[in-house]
Amino acid sequence: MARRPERGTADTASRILDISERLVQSRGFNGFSYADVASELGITKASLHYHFAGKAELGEALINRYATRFAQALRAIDERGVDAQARLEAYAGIYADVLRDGRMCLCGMLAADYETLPEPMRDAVLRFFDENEAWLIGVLEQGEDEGALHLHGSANEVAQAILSGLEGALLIARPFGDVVRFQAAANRLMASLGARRDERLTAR
Amino acid sequence: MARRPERGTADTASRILDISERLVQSRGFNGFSYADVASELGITKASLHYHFAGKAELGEALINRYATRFAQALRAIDERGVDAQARLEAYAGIYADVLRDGRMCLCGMLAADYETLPEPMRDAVLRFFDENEAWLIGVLEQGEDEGALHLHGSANEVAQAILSGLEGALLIARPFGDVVRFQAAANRLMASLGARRDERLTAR
DNA sequence: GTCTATAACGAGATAGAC
DNA sequence: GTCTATCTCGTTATAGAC
Repeated sequence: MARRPERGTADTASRILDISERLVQSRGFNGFSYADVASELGITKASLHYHFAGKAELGEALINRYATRFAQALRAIDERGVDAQARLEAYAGIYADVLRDGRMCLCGMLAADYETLPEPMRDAVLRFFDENEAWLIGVLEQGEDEGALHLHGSANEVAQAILSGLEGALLIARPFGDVVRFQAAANRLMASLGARRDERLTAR
Repeated sequence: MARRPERGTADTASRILDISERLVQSRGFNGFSYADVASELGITKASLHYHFAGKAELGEALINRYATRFAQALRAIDERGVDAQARLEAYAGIYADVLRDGRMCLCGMLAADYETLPEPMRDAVLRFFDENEAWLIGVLEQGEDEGALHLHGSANEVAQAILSGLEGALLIARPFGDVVRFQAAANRLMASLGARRDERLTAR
């Protein structure tokens, strides 16, 4: 076992994940290499294999950490105790933050690379989307119960539309380097729920 | 100049484009190689370079042919003389056909790969999206003029939301191998325009 | 944990014969 | 137009010393 890293630092495995994550989110899984990570971290390629046996295992670890952190962010939204509309706005805000960093959603990017991924990575990507939709369905049903939202379709359908709408908005807005474009699409998406506060989301 | 290919056949350059197009749409620009194309076509890698100097030139040709065909498909929709709502449904139908083939939109895929693309390919990808939005804006404005559509925002914003919504629906539905999922998202997208015939689109 | 060294392969690309 | 042969480089991965 590695000992606990010092305050303000991160152990090598974490730093490998940090660098790889950014590279995958901006260049795709087939657009980065161990050499890229090694040179940026200042160690050799061979040393990377000590921490992650191969690119497939590194990829799995990337998705798992990303999904765990995403789930934490969703729990943090829940704990604010705000209404359904505010939760959905906060959800869209996570995506906006990713775009401001010049990145695609990790699993949105891997969805594009899906056919080239090893099986364990594929499974993890689908699980990520399923978990996101499950959370969204919960929020949407809560909103309907409270009378804050008036959905045009089933909560399941609306959840899928929100997820794919936000992923698509990231996908298209990023090449244009245009956060405003993303915000406009996100706004329309939220407005289309039949929600009350159509005008709330604005580009920061 | 090559002579005209016989009926039912295609010249080598076209067949290279056909194979490459399918590979890029399913595996991404960094997920296919000259070797893949050569072996499928039954010629050597070296011969490919006679038709396309390099991967960058092949990529440019791919986007240009795709954009030209897409524009033809849009003109074909226009020439049917149907109303705005039917045009939008036909537009979504193009995307559905791509998904049924197990593919992503060529330029949606290249949007994910954007950061790794040579400059001419980047420009061509952005142009494709701009042209799509321009067509959508025209249809939306026509629909408003005729009273068939009641947009919640500007035609420009709605066009961007439709484009990114459909691209995102493709991106997410494809790994699940789920055309129904795409149709549900496309339906909701069209319904959110404030259009009249919310219930029209169905999975084929 | 990190290194050097190297294996083993695949990538894009070129020269020149046919 | 297509071939063989070759080049150069990048990629993932392993062996074994420190």
